[in-house]
Amino acid sequence: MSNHTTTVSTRPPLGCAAVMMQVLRGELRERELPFTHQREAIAQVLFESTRHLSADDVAAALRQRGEHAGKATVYRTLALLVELGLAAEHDFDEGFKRYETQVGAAQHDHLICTECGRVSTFHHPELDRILAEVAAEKGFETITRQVKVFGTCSESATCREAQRTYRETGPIS
Amino acid sequence: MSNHTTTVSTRPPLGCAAVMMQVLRGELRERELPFTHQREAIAQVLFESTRHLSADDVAAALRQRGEHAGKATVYRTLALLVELGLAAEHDFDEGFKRYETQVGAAQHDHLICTECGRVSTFHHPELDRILAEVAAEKGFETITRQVKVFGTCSESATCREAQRTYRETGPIS
DNA sequence: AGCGGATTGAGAACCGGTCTCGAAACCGAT
DNA sequence: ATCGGTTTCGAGACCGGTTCTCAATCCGCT
Repeated sequence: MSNHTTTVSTRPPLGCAAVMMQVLRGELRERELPFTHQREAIAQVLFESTRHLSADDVAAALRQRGEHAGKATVYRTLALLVELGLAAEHDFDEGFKRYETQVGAAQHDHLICTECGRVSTFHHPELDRILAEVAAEKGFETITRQVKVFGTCSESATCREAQRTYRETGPIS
Repeated sequence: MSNHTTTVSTRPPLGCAAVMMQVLRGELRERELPFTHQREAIAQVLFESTRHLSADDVAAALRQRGEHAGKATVYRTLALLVELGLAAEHDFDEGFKRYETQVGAAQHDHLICTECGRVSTFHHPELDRILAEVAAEKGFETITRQVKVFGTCSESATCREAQRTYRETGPIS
């Protein structure tokens, strides 16, 4: 067992959710905000999911665990997580927002299928460069950015059908 | 006076709004949709503005001209203009949508100042290429895309102040 | 255990947007 | 001009996501 102060942690891996929860604890403490049961439960749901959850999804997941939080609390907590940089908010033009864990600064962007609603992600390093360039050029200090590509995916037969129709007839049928 | 069939129009410039209105007329006729007074008035407001208008802005502009249209009609007409490709819909995370004239396929993207609300536009040809590449790679048929950079601009003193603060303290103050 | 301050939650309020359906407008044909 | 069939219009009800309210509760500290 090493005594070097520079030794990299040898603890067993905690899993992403547990790590995120530790980070949340720290962030809250740092800001002297209470670590309430509801905040923990809501964060847990988000951190353990790999999907894009709506506020309603979160409330449902809580119910399934025998937990409960008022919707005001759900919204408030999600907003808090976003502020703390632990969650990202997305708008896929469904009329409501979705949330997902935001690990570090690992930016990624979305392809949204307007046919089946599937959301796939991508990351293209050149995008970062280009958008940074543009911002710099305009004297703009970037806080966050959103790149969304709407269209049809080729996952299911109906989507492929829609692709074909769209290519032939354009936006108006 | 030339008789060449390839002669470029020698008419005096109509102005963008008038041209757009002609296009609208044509598109409606082509689809056998009536060119109603309301559709004309709403389109006029949009075409003559260089700003990003909300449905409410449009209704207000109509009132100022002594015109009037029910909000259902305003929403319906704006949706129609978008479908026809004559208007573009934007969501700047204000809780409602904004619209602007869409001339041809001149795609452009937005820098949105979270401090003062100013929206500036940019166009970077490489963006088109990159997003097309990504879509192709994923078997995705693009219908439209959105690239938005949120941050603080350097137009006003308050915004520059916010820039400085943000750079120093990060997302939470 | 007790205290001060922040959070919570039920439900009301809010607000952008859509729907309804009788009245009015459009437009091609007479 | 006007007739008639079809479409649009508009006032207001309605919808659903999100925010607000404020008394009761919980948190963290001593």
